[in-house]
Amino acid sequence: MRIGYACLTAGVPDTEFKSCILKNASAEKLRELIAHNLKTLDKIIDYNIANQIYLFRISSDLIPFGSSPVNRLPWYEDFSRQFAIIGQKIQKSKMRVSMHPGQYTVLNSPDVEVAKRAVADLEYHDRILDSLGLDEKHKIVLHIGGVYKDKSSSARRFISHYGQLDEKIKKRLVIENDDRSYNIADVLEISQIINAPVVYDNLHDQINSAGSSNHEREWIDDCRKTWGQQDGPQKIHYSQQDPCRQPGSHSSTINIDGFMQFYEKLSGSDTDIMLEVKDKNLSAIKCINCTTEDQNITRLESEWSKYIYTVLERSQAEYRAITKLLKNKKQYPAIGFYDHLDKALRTPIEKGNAVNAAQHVWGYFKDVALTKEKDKFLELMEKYQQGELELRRLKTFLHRLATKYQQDCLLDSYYFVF
DNA sequence: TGACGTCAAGATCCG
DNA sequence: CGGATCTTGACGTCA
Repeated sequence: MRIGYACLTAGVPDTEFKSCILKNASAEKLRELIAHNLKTLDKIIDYNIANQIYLFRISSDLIPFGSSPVNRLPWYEDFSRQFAIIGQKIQKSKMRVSMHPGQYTVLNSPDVEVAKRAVADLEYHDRILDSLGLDEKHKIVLHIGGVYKDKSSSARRFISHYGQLDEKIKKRLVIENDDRSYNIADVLEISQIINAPVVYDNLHDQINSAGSSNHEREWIDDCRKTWGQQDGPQKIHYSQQDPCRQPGSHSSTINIDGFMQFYEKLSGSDTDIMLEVKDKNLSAIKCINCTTEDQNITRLESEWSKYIYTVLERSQAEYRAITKLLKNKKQYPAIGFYDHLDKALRTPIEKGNAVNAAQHVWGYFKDVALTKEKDKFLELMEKYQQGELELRRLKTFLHRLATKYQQDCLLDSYYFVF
């Protein structure tokens, strides 16, 4: 059982990917971006290992225009050493990675050029995993594609195009239900014909259900049967609906109660769970801490040290509740801790609390800050209290100070994330 | 023809 | 001029 997250990090300094627009994609520019992005990936893998996160989706944007004729660089040769080093870290830590071409990679398109580009894109993804030296347990996840007014013939076209793919790509490909066209029953049916494993996505299934009486657990069991020995453990996608946005939008953070209900349904099965959520690694750590057998309170204390100002600026009551909860060092109240945290995160920020938290953060610099920085802080605080300034601006200023005075503890905290 | 989703780049504005 | 904020881009399908 592994729990992981997709592509990007939240609150981890210096782990941004870079890109450029088409017209600026010169060989020099691309080389510079690739070098930067590989360094970023390396740091993210290090971060994952340090945080015991052993499931991760590598961003398709690793190589800008990676499957486009615009990028003719032999990046897999020029950067082979960097790829090898990263790949070794992944293997040594027993991390499992995946890739997921976006909604615009459409293998079953009736437009020959679109389908051709999809094949090129799959080859690009495969080449990254190859360059990392990873076997076929590290999957590429793909949706079936469009319907074009005739689902069954479009499904057949998917099957036909899949059949023409290189054998080595087929070994890595897994297919997933989507939120508008191909539901989980459709995908399982296609899987029966092409023998590709199926990724069950719970939110897609909620929005685009198969209209059968099957329950979630049964779909997951059906999908499990499509995963062979050589494919590695079954993999599923888990996400929660953002209550404020349209159907299908991922929530900002994983609500731990909802996750635990789902997790208990999986009881005992060896299933890898890829979370799709805006706060990325933060929710992965949350879910790992609530399901780990290593129930040591230091895990929660380390989390608390990062969330402390996030909670303080929302709810003093939750702040006190968490402090109390973590007093007894022999217990491991993970779910209770994240319940309070989730509750705090749902609480809108009131000015008084935000000012209080900002003053705590200011405490890191108040002895070293220059007079003009102090004046600036007081001015921004005053303006914020008067409603003349967004909290975001005040935080940006504090973030600049944290960077200047190298307050890593603060920079590693989640105060600037939410 | 624009919405969909996603993110950072690029463009523009502001003090 | 630097920093903040707004707009565009890159992809394909569907209404």
